[in-house]
Amino acid sequence: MPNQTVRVRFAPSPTGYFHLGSARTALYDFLVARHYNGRFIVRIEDTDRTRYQPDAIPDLLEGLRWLGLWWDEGPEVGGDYGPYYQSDRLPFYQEYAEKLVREGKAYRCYCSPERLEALRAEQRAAGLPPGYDRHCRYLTQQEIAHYEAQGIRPVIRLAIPTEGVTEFDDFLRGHIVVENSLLDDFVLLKSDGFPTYHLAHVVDDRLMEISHVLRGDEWLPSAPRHVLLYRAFGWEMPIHVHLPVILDPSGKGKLSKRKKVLPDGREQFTYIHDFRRAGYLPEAMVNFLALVGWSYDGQTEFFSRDQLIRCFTLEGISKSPSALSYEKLEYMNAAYIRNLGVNDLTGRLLWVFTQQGFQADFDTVFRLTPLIRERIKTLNEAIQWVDFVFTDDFTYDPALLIQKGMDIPMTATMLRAALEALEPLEAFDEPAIEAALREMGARLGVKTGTFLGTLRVACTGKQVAPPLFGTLSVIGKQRVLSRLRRALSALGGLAQ
RNA sequence: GCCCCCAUCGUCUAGUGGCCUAGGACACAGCCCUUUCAAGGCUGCGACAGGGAUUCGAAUUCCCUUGGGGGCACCA
Repeated sequence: MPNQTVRVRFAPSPTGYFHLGSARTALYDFLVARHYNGRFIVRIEDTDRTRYQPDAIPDLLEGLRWLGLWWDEGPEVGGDYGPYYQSDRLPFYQEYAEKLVREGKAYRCYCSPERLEALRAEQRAAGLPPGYDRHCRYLTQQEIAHYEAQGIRPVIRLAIPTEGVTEFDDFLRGHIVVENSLLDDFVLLKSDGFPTYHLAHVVDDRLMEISHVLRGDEWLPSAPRHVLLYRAFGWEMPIHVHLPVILDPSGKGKLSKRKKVLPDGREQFTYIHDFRRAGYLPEAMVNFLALVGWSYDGQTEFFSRDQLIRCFTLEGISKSPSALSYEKLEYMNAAYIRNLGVNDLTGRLLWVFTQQGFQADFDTVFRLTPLIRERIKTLNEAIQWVDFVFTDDFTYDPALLIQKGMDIPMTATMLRAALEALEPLEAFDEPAIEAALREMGARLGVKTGTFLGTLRVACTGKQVAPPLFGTLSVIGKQRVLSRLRRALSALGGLAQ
């Protein structure tokens, strides 16, 4: 390590929105940095101008902030190792690439994309591994002059050893050895003057004094190239940790970036902002994500962010890829919702209701919160549970009023009985409602479930709703009475 | 095609040679509680991919097979 301080960077490329897989990497970066009392750095790797997507960056930063992964250095906060956008660091890459050319460790390549394409096609056809044939590695001065005269803008390639092996250590996977003959002279600097990932990240990790590199497993095969690059520069390599990929819930293949629609009609999200909009809690997301590829003791699974910082170690990261379990996420989100204080949950629910265009006020939601807290897996589900509180304009099939074993006359009797029981109530609170209704139910001689079932449909329009007594109290006496009358007349309509 | 990585219940995992008749969690099933639905409690179902080798003893070490994943760009 170049120094004693742990410095970890999250280095996303703004080619798409903030993805679940990136979020996991960012979380681990964050946790490593915080656990070892180091620095968490965000660096934007925007060296691909063709795939660049401007709104990816705000999406990313918002996502990080939402998850509570605050960074010490990077966009918007600056730092001593800036700039933190690679597009602002072009001179560095050019300088270092030139240095290697001067030292004979890299060379200019004038091959056209067409030639390279044809070469690859040939190699594939011949069953050979595709790779650059080093055509320009041994050019004479005349040939170079000839190409230059044509005005061709060259790329710069690293001249790698054609024999021997390259070896390195991955923190999780141990010692890895690769034949150099399998590697090719890869591009460091593109013809537009922008660096490739290989050059840019090596230079930046060095200049920013990064101590640990956490990145996806898909980088493992190109790690030897990076080793060779570090060696060409004469630099020591940071500790590398190649994280297991996150698999699709089916366990087949990488988590796709496209939204998938599950058989039950729900969407399978992959972007962080989708989870946010769907009413997932950031603390649940963090907890869940931490466990995708990491475990503490195999027993404990609820961790606050601070506990994660305390417990997280690189040793706990697993080597094998893991399939995403949306059920587990929902379970965990529900658990976090249940553990929220009523005030806290109320605030979050109020936001959701308001967002969805409901005329909700804190007081009403506050009374609703305990009634639905144990029933919702996401904040947004609250809407389906209690929408009838905020509007009288809902419809239902009057046939639902008639409970199992009941008929129209009996149902009408129950509705009238409820009116009779509730009308005289002074305080329309839960205990009063419960007492009145239970007494009336007993007097009618019907089962409580049957009686309340009819009232539930009448007052909420649903067969499944939060506990009735509390719900009625929130709806309010006058509205309850009018809903009961409305049910009665709907029942009358059924009779004809 | 070539290269790399991985391999315990359906899924996420604990396990680092004897404590394992393999532990926990999600999901699933049953029961209890109960005004519906949840939540909660209890119980159940359920795995060391296969074959060799090392060892007194292997889920744990080594090899092979198989399976899965990833990579082979002037993309990251």
